[in-house]
Amino acid sequence: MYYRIRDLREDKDLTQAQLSKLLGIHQTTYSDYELGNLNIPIPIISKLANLFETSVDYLVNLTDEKTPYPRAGKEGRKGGLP
Amino acid sequence: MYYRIRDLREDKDLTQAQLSKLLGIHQTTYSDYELGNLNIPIPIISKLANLFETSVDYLVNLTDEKTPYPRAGKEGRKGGLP
DNA sequence: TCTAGTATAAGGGAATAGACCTTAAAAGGC
DNA sequence: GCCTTTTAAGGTCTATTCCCTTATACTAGA
Repeated sequence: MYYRIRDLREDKDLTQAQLSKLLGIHQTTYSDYELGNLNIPIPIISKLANLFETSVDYLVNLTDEKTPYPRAGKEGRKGGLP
Repeated sequence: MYYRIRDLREDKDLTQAQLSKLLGIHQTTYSDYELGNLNIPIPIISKLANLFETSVDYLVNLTDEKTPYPRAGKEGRKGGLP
């Protein structure tokens, strides 16, 4: 279990199928991410950080702090304000 | 210029050759990272965040906050204490 | 201007590992 | 046990990666 995405996904009561659809990838590909069989590309892990409202740093175990910094104006925000 | 690694590298007065050696990759590979020609793998961008003392979130433009998250105890720290 | 040195980028190709598909195995309810 | 849902494994095909070599850019000095 390289990344923490499994716990976060379950906290949100999402199945791999649902989440992989949100990400635009196949369920088996996402499964490989959770299992650590495949490297997660940065665009995907950024989306995950946004969906789970945390930081990439937290997802890759660089930090134990769950709450992210405020999102940047241009690139960063995927979910947010209008 | 997808990522902010070029500015940070120059702030540290490192050449691509020097930095790529620290990362264990070829200079041309690193160049492609800076130019956005290649996706940066997560292990590499984690190292960069540590070397530049910032967060992955900052490197990938999720936030404009430069200071890193507090480092995790087990996995995260690459540079630090003994 | 010419050369030499340093730094970054481009071109090409072998090897990798990525993504998907199908199928198998778990897990959960009845 | 059976049926459904969910997750993981196996296999294949393609795209990407990484490195090597070469080229370009830039600077300094004679």
